Amino acid sequence: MKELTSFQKRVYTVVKQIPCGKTRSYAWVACKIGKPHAVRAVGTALKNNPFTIIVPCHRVVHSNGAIGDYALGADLKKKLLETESDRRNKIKIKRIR
DNA sequence: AAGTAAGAAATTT
DNA sequence: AAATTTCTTACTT
Repeated sequence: MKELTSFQKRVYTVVKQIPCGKTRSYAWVACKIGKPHAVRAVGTALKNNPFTIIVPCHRVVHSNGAIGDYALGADLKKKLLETESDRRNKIKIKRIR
């Protein structure tokens, strides 16, 4: 089994705090964790991230607006972001009965 | 020592 | 102006 490295923990902690419907850049996360130049390390950490679903890593994009990459496919990531941004999609949980 | 889910800049179209 | 490509830098493992 694996324990997360300290850097990964820090990255996940920050990324987990990104509000829904918003996006942040890798640089933003890197800055938050105290290493504004560790942008690539952040990406690498997220890719090694076993919590790809638990951590909103799909809300992390390039600083210039590019979609970046995603373990499950950048295409899916883009879709997720659009859906979250819309925020009025069919998320309305239909109350059963 | 080797690799990277980035960034910025430069170039091309 | 927008898109694509290339190189650089710093970080982690």
